[in-house]
Amino acid sequence: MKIDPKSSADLSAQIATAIRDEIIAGRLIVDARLPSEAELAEQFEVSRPTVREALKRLAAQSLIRTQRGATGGAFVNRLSFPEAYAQQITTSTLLLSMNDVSFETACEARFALERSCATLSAQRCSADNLAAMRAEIHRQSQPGLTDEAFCASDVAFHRALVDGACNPVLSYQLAGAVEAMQPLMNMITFSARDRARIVALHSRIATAVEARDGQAVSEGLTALEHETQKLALSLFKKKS
Amino acid sequence: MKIDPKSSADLSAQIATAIRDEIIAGRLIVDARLPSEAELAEQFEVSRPTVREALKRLAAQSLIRTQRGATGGAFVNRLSFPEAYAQQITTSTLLLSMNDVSFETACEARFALERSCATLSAQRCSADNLAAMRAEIHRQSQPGLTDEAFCASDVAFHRALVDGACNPVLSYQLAGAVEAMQPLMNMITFSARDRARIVALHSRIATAVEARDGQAVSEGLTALEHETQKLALSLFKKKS
DNA sequence: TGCAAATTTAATGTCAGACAATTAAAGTTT
DNA sequence: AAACTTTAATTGTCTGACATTAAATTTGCA
Repeated sequence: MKIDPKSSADLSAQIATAIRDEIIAGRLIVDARLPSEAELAEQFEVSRPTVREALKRLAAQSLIRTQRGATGGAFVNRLSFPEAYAQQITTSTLLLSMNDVSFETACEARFALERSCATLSAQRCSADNLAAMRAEIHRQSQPGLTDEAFCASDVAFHRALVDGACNPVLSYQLAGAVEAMQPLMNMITFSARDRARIVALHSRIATAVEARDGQAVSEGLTALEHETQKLALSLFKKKS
Repeated sequence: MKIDPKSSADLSAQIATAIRDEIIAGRLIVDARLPSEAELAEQFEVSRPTVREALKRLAAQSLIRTQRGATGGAFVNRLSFPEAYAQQITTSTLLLSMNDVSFETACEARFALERSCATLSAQRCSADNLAAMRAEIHRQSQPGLTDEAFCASDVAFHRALVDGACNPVLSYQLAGAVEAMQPLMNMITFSARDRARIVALHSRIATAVEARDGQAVSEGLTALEHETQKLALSLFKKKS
């Protein structure tokens, strides 16, 4: 594990990369303890603050965790699904908000991805998942719900649908796609009639899942996509 | 922008979170310059090294970039698609390698997601994309290719297919799913006969894309999924 | 005057050394 | 044997300094 003294890059960045590579290559396994900061400083021939900056970089990516005390130190962290979710969601959200991706493009991608679990969800969806979907549908039907709460419930509905596929990898990948859309969706004002239409489509999807009809789930999602695109279009027309 | 002095968390982590929230909320926009390290230190009532650790955390997530010199400083960074790709891929890869996800689950998720762009790719795929797919098919047919090179070409083929959908958001989301499988695929040894079968399926998919037949693309991907699962299964049987 | 070289300046990057806080383990006392 | 105390190792934070970089400014000279 060496760094290039001639490189122009920050020492802390080089050190972080060197350690990261060790982890990715599997030479540093989960729960392995890194040398102490003082030892790393000696190894890389830099000062302790520089080592610390490198370690903070790794901590920011959940690659390591640190513990204080006598037996403390920096340990290779097992990247858990919830942590990966969180990272995935922030990255996706920022990507959309900073790159003026059109609503149309984002929406298309999101529904295309979500349709990918229609078949699996229809096959495997548990009673609990279905109940969660129905519960969200009920919540969405309540009058007097704020637009934000409506959107949040919408996200929860879709996550329940996705989780129904019983594939954690799929759930993880879709978390980014679904959640990253929320800020965009929050820009929309939903009239009572809009909400009714969306709730009806959600019901249709839930029913299709219950009937184990993957094709129908997929069609329901497509209809929902069209409805969403239509809403967004009318909104942007009004604005301009 | 304040931090809680009573919190037990690291000061640098708290500061990083505070600044990150400002960025996500849009109160710090792209290319905005943060106060200098000395000023931040004063604002948060901490020392400069602590501020620096916080900034390094943000830099590790590509949220800011720093520049030296008189007019330098830390600037809010526009998260570009390539940067987001890279983060997405490392996160996905580590998630799979650290959580003993079964090959079956990962493979299922990956193909389910990839099928989501079958229709779009068939509709929109450009001549260039198709040529790229054909070129990879040709490369894969070469005898004497190492397993690793074969896998790399496989990934390139699938990325060309995905890019054919002409939806950068979709490409970004799928990058993680496709690339994260590569380490798992690299564990497989492909016999000449295996390769021939895979190349044949790739050809079938390319032809379906050319014929603008989304349904056929989807079926080709499903066939490829079965073939891959079968290969993996026979491998794991041999090992045990 | 106009341009090129030298200087200044403001910022990040790095270092050294110190002390505080935390935590587990070893030692001590009851 | 159990409860308490001490000790040692490690991360967290601070202070102050110097190095490096790059833009802005000043200076010198034609």
